[in-house]
Amino acid sequence: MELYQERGFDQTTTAEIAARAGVNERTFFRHFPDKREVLFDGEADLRAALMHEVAEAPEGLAPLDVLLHAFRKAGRILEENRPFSEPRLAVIAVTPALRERDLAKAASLTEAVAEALRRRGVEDRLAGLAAQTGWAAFHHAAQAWIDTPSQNLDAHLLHAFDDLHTLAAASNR
Amino acid sequence: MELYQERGFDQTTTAEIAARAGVNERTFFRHFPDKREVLFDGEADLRAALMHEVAEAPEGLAPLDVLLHAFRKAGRILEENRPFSEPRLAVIAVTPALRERDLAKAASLTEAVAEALRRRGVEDRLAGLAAQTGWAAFHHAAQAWIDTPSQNLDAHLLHAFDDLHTLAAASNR
DNA sequence: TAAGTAGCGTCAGTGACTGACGTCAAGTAG
DNA sequence: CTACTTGACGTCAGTCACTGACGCTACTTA
Repeated sequence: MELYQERGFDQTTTAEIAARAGVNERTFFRHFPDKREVLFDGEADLRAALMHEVAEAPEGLAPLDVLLHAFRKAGRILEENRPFSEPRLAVIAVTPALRERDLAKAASLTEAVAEALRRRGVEDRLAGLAAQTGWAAFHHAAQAWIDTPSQNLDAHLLHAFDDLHTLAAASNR
Repeated sequence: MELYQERGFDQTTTAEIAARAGVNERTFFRHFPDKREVLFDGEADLRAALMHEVAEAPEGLAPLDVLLHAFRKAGRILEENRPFSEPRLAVIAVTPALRERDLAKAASLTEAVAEALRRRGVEDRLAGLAAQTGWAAFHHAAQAWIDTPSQNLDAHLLHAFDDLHTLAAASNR
């Protein structure tokens, strides 16, 4: 992170990272599959939290409500890690290669969420679409939270899901 | 495409591609910014078509209905190019590096669609969310179209947007 | 006819990643 | 305590994507 902030991601070589960490370059690649992955280490935690919250959501909730519930719960991880999340997102935002990886991670998480919905008995087709739609709202809320930190993530999430209803209600078919 | 299908993307070197095309390796990189981009050449066409259809959709339509309209129109590009789209998608599907790029392109197109919605007067916040939601439905329909070619893309699109309403209507808040 | 200029080949690099091999310290079994 | 395994690391050599610099050639355009 230090180096990525100092020189930017592209101007940082893996040799420099290894040197700063006091190890050999080869060792770096034994810990991370590639240079980008360094910034996506917490993904497993978020994934586990999301899957857990989807599974444990109250019975009888509609798919989107399950997701809102899960995102609100899991969102706490983001809020608590804000001091780390902030510079991390800043670096990702200005580096196309990292944005690509970020999108890939998001897609993977979305698929995991869809699978969790299916395990709750949500119909196959609907689960995938619900996960993607819900993720869009979540992503939207997270972005708004970064841009407008005066409100907490929870409020942004409620707002985004309300917007979802507004959009669907206004549509004719 | 020939080489990517024969050996797979990762096992194909840029030198081989250049040789097969009868040019120098350096020349390859003058035509494409990188090895992946070869498979994403038609993107500009799709983007132009989408933006055009969003702009030209009938007045008074709700955001999601504008998108359904635009996707139905632009979807014809995909249907007409199916002989090329099919192997292309197959290669992308089995190559993580290409999936990443694909997601990045999708995100970029989504942003373009959102911008087109804003130009129609859709409110800023709503435009972004509508674009992402609509894209989720579009993506879903395209996937279903690949998996179940017996129905045409149009039918899949209508179905996906119907599912969107089902999801929203079943949700309580 | 002279002066671009656009497309290409050649060459020499840089940097991300990989495989093979050697080393060394911390167990673990006997 | 000794032999043996095991896991984390260093070293070295190599591949491959990609880049900058330079020079050639054909084709415009003044």
